[in-house]
Amino acid sequence: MVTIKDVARDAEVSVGTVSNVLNGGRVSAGKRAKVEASIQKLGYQVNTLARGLKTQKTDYVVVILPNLSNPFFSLILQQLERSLAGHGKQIVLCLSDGDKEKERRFISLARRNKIDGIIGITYSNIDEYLDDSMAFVSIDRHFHNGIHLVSSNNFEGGRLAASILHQNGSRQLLSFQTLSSLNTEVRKRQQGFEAFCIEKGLSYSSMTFSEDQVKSVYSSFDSRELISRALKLYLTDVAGRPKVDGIFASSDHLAVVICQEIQKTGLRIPEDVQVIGFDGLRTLNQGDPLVSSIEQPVQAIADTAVDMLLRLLQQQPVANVNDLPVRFIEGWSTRPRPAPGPDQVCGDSGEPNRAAGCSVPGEKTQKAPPRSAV
Amino acid sequence: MVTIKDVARDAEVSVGTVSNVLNGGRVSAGKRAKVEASIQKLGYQVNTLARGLKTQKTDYVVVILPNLSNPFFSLILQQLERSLAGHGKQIVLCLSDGDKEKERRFISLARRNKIDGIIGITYSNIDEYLDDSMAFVSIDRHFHNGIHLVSSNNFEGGRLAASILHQNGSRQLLSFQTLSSLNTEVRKRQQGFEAFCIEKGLSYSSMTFSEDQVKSVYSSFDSRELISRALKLYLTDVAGRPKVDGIFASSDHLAVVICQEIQKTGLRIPEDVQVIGFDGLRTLNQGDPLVSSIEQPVQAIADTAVDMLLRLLQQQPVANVNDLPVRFIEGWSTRPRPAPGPDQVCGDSGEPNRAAGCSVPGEKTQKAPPRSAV
DNA sequence: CTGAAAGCGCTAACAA
DNA sequence: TTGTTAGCGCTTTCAG
Repeated sequence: MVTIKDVARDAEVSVGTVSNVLNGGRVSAGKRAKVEASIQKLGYQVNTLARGLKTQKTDYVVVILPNLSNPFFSLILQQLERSLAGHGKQIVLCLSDGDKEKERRFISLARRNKIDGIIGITYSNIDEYLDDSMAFVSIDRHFHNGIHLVSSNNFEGGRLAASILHQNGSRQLLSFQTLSSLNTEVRKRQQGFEAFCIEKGLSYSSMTFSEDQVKSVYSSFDSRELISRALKLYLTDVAGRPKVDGIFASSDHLAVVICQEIQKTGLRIPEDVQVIGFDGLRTLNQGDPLVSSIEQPVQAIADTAVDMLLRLLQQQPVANVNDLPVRFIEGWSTRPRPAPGPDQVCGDSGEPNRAAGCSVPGEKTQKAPPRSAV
Repeated sequence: MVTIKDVARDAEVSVGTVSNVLNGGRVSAGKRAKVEASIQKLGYQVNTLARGLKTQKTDYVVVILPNLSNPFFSLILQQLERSLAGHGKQIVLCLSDGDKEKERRFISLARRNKIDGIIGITYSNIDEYLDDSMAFVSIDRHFHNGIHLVSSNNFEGGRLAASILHQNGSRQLLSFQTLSSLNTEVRKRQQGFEAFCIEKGLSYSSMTFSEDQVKSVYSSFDSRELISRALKLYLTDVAGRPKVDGIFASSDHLAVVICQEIQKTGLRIPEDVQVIGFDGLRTLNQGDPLVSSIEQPVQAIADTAVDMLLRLLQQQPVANVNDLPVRFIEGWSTRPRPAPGPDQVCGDSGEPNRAAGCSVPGEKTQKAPPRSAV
């Protein structure tokens, strides 16, 4: 292996001088040229291990993600890679499967390896394992105040979904979400959804599954059955009339599954029921046209996370960001919307809420319905 | 930071002894216990940078992939991570966008950082940049003999696709593939397909696009237009009759797009045209049922690649593997097949393919109903 | 079995 | 500006 010493000898200078040309120190033009020539000639490459040992830093950033089966995570990872590569940083990938113990091991590993910092979508309250020496940026999962967070405007996203469904004529809304118990940020989608309904006096209901229960929605179709049965509770009354005519799902993947299950019952989308998902990933939405969705600005999320991490590494103060703008993407699962006029008249025409009695506003099913009920 | 020296002092032994307990050397039980107690007490963690500087190795493996927009790559990466983590190795992720220059930089980076080895799906003939000091395992891309390769049995996959189409009654076959010019391994899908057709005396045609032309099929829908026009050349004659009644696509993603474009023309799938894709990813196939496909054993590919790399790192001899078994997954885009009997009678009974009516179980509305229908 | 000591390749003081 | 040198934390001889 060719070392800095070899270069120094070849260029007839000291190692200090070589180090200086490597690191942009002050070197006379003549010596610099000689050194660079020698580097070229010998094919010298710095040994980053040795450099890191000295400086106690590397150019690695650990990225912790639950898995890559969910295309949202894949896309986040892809954008993070591009963004970090632009800053000369490499990603060390850690897939946690949502396992707290694994997450903790990754953090320990990061410390052992003198990793510069961590960006992650995590399930556990990992700041317990962190100290000041480790910069950490959390995407989409807000635990408590010690942790730096970036996310899109989940509240507004939920609100937007409800408002679109309503504007398009849906009157009996249902929110269907999967959630990690520690995840307060994604929960805001639900809160935004509810806020709109309450504001407008709409009847709505919601179903929340823990991510454990439907975890496999991303890796298999086992949870399809669970979703299907849960849906049936809400879809129609005994007379076969739709009890619910607008559904907000907390992910596109979920939305697609919901659409399929609805269609199996004979109900038509979007004529009988409208569905809006969340994430807005085109790579997920294979179909053409796409499932209607609230799009998250993945690129902006990744860029912001990287930017925050870099600031953290330079000891600069950073503020949390949780209002990256979302937008509605019209797809096949909602009714066509009028081109946005200059002064849009809202569809709130005081129409009475028929569907007497089936959905109490604020009714919450926090758990899966009893399985025997189906 | 607590170092090995601190531990030595606390345990009242020498650093050499501490190092020995760390690395499984011979240490008396008494001293070992004392050292371990001190490690615990002080919260000591090895500095892998220092260790690496000494040993010239790390526990990092670089994984080079074109992108993560193609779910096949995401899934490969996920499996690689699991497999490598099981061997105590970490992944340094490099997304190349198929850019040879980037790939070269990654290899240079790997060398600078004393990375143990590289596993990758690459587009360039990267062994030009490699020397003996760098272990490399290529997935799915075989360049020339110097490189260690693992892939599924692409030839058999193509052959299987043709044979299924044929058994199910298709007589005019078309193979539609995208290909990197350097990729001789995926090319075998086409070769297997052709081999079957020639053997059976079937008429067939094939279309090959370079991955540059349709690169965006994985990240956007720009290439849809190109595919659509190319398809129209083959689909029907002037009388509107199908010229082609069985299509083999070189990826599922492509297959889905092809199905959609075919349906736009009014032809029915699988009654008029059968389509088989490649990869067999359930996470890609959102639909239920799935597009018919030749499934690659992603897990086995990843495990084999990791296994090969580890052998390489131990200087053990390794042989290429390019015959990992593929299998057909029946989906909605091919006609239903008889349950495989003990002595299967092939469906080549010259029966005219009248696809009477629409009661075929494979019938599926892939697209939203026309919006005007509301 | 244990300890002392010599580096691994590099950076950063410090002297010149 | 340049050269010299002392480590960064660890592994690994090599004596004892």
